This record gives sequence, structure tokens and C-alpha cells, in this order.
Amino acid sequence: MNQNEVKLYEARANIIKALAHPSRLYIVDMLNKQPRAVGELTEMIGADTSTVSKHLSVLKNAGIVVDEKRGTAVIYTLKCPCILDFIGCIEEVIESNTKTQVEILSCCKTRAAR
Amino acid sequence: MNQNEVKLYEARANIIKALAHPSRLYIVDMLNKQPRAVGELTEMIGADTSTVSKHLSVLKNAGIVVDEKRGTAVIYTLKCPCILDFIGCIEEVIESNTKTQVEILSCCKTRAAR
DNA sequence: TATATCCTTGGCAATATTGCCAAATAAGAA
DNA sequence: TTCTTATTTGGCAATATTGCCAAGGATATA
Repeated sequence: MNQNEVKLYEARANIIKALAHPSRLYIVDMLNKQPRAVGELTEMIGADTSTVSKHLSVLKNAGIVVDEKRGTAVIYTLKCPCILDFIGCIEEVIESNTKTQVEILSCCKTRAAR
Repeated sequence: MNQNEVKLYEARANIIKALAHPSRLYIVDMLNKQPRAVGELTEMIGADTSTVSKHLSVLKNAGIVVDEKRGTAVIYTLKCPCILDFIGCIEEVIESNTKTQVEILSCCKTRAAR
């Protein structure tokens, strides 16, 4: 890896890191349906407001969401809906893993039956 | 978030976490071109063998790659090529962020020129 | 068997992430 | 202005990640 490659992969990793948390993935899913205020998301997630606010700032810094003030509230919106294709791929990996598990289990069953 | 939702988002986050590292993203890119032995990847990355081996085991545990022994070597192969669509999306986010930066800069230039 | 090669694992220190509480800030309402 | 609501920020302890070194398999070759 040369310097430029390192920079490229670091840039990618930084965005992926922003997604690498259950609450933040949940937020992305929720914002895909509609923009939401911090308070709404906080209630849906069931964590401290400050925690959710920090999660949102991680997503914002990564350029995944944008915010907009409306009165005292702050509305967050998903900026790149392609994030969801991404999640489709993750689901494929999960399914593939599950399939592998099932195969392992059925293999053991067969052997035990002999 | 109910219990099942928590489990779902945790499962997704675990796979995304496995991708959230520059060296591991590089490995995924390299394995997309062709399967590789640990030693080859180690040389390409320029880290300690043990470090690369641990990165590979993270990817393997997440179900993103598979390994296969060949003599003393261990060949790793990308299991889910859809991972790359995923990276396409990440590139979109990076480009979008860059665009935003350019806009901010050009805005400042305009003001400075007045 | 001995020896070399390739890879994984254990251990550990440095660093980063997470989530809560408390305090600060922002904006509208009284 | 003062009060209230909505959100962000600072601080901190608990936890997780990272990367090196050293040691431990596993497999081929002499």
C-alpha cells in the first residue's frame, strides 16, 4: 500500500466506522423512512439524549446525514440513500452465515443418526 | 427498539465492524481480484504477519472471506462479492463530502474577492 | 528425524469507542 | 427577561480495538 492507497482506504474506513454501531444503523433505517428530530430518535432507541446526539454527530461528520434546525428542534435527514443497498449486502452475508450454520448442524445430525 | 430489533442491528453492526478498518478494506479489494495467501497480503500491506493474520480472522469470523489450506500456505477467498457494491456506496459518500467541501471553499473565495 | 516455511495464538501496552451524568447552549413562550 | 423545551458538549469510567513481539502449531523437504 502506497501513501495514496492508505489515504483512500482510511477515508473509506472512516465512513464505514460511522455505520458500525447498532444504534447508528437503526437511525439510518429510521431516517430512510422519514426525517426525524433528535427527541423522536431518542425515544425510539431508548438511550440517553446525549448518547443519541453523539451518534447523530458521528453520522453527520461522516456525511451520511444532514441536520437542520426547526425551532428548538433539530431534524436529521439521510443524505445518501445508497447506504441501504449497502445494508442489503450485509443481509446477504448474514443469510450466507446462517446457511453455513444450518449445513454444519445438519451434517452433525446425519452423523449422529448413523 | 425491541429485543429482536436489537439483535438484528447488532448482527449487522458486527459485520460492518469487520469491514471498518483500512487494512481489512484493502484485503477485501485485493481478494476481489484473486484469492491470496496470508504471506502475499502481508507483503502488500506491509505490516506484521500476525497482524494481517488477525485481520483475516476478523473477516473470516464475519463470514466475509473463507480460507483453505494449500501446503503450508493458507489461501483466503472473498465469499460475498456484493461487498464491493457496498464500497461503491461509500465512494459516493466520499464524493458527496468532497463536493460539499468544494462548495464551502468556492463560497469563501467569492466572498474574499469582493 | 531434523529443519525450514507459513501461519496462528497469547500477551500486552497504546489507543479509540461507548454511554451515562452534569453542565452549557439555543430558541421560542410567557 | 425569565422560563421551558430541545439539543449539544465536557468529563469520565468501562470496554473494545489495534499492532507488535514471542511462542506455538502445521506441513513440506532433506
